Amino acid sequence: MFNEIKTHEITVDIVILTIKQDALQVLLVKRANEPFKDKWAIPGGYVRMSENLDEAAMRVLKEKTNVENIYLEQLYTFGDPLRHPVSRVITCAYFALIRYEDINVETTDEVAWHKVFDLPPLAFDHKEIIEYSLKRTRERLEMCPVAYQLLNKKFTLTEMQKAYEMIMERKLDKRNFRKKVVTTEGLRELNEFSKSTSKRPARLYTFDTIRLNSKRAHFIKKGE
Amino acid sequence: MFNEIKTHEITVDIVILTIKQDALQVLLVKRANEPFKDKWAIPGGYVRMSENLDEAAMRVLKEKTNVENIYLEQLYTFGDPLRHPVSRVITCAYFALIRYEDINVETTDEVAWHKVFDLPPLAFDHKEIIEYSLKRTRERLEMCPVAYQLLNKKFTLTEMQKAYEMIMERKLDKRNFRKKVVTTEGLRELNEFSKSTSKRPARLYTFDTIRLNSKRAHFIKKGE
DNA sequence: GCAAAAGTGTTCTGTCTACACCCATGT
DNA sequence: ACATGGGTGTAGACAGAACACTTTTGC
Repeated sequence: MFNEIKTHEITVDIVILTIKQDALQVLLVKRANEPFKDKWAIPGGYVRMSENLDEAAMRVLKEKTNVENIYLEQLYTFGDPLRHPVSRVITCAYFALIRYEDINVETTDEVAWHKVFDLPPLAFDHKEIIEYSLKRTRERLEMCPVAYQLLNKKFTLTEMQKAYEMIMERKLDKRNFRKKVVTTEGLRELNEFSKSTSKRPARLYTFDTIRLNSKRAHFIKKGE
Repeated sequence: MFNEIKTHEITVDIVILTIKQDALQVLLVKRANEPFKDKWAIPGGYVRMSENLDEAAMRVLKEKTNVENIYLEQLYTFGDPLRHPVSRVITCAYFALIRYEDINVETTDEVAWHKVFDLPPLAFDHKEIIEYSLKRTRERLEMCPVAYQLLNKKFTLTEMQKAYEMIMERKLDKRNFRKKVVTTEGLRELNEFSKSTSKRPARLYTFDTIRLNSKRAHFIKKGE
């Protein structure tokens, strides 16, 4: 570096979640340089002087996935002096829920999706960050139907229930789930049906009013 | 400064809340220097290279209030490039709930408590930070009885109800509140009574199991 | 015709809400 | 004796949980 002043560096790191192949997956990039060369990490980058943290996170997200206008939320700021073995890097972590069909990212040996419940060894404290993003996603799901951000624009209720079950890590009752879900404002029943998948076609639904954080629309109970 | 490298600086700022004179109050310090000279601000300081963010927040808290071991939680990180008019300062905000009788802070013209619903003009984005801390405190209160952190070690149920009403900004029903509260694990009824205040003495209670974030002990309902 | 997933209601239980009067004390 | 805040119970509404069978299609 340029001089002897010890300074903090600040980055944003983004946990990008999607549902792919019936599994909750996270986008990881393989590090090209030390430290943690060849280890997988969540995408991130330095915060530029001219942008705020949200803008930095959106820029990184767009660079990695070509996706804009999705659910992106500041998660937590991680600042342990030892989290980076060389310099002092404080990272402001974000998480994003993305529809797989919207993503325009070429996966290679260096950029790939990984199942969140079957992760390779990760660089830095990124495992902790991903775990925390799952916890937060569960909390959000208890309050509002963010799960539709992960599903295709048209989806069946069974697909939605599976998304809930993956994130909440527990089985839900089909009848109770459907009863609750159909009262959610924004959910619209279509006159279309899934085709050729397995046996009986399932009705498709969509969300049109995209109002997040609606206090009303919580439909997974808190308890145990 | 020393050179021309433009770097981010990182600080922690702490919203320190207590109940004093039957009002929710926040500790503010008057700025001695530009920018915002003579404006009130929440206490804060630079993060040292050797400490993590929680440690930095605890250190600042101890410097200002001589209090340790209390409810301290990372709130949000504010990083707008224009939040500081001179340099680029990103701040990781924390909030603390403190028993007034535990605080050992000398209030002066430069360090004083202010009612959170009657604040003077504040430096930087500190008004926004305080408002966000109130929102978060309300969310915490819906989940667990953190309010006891604000009350004296021995308190009456009426005092506790008043604390809830101040934070939630709405009236609660006395009978329903007491019914709920007495089922909270950790709350213990004492054989002592408040003295000389007004008329009939009220029974005192205390909290002994200090388990925060207990999923069970939420006792303010979410709705409307 | 059968395998596989879609779809559908009722009952029970616990929790939240609304609401009004008597009690113990100080003055 | 009265004013002040302390203390108590019940009934109705609502939401979550448990639970099993019929329908539609592909093969």
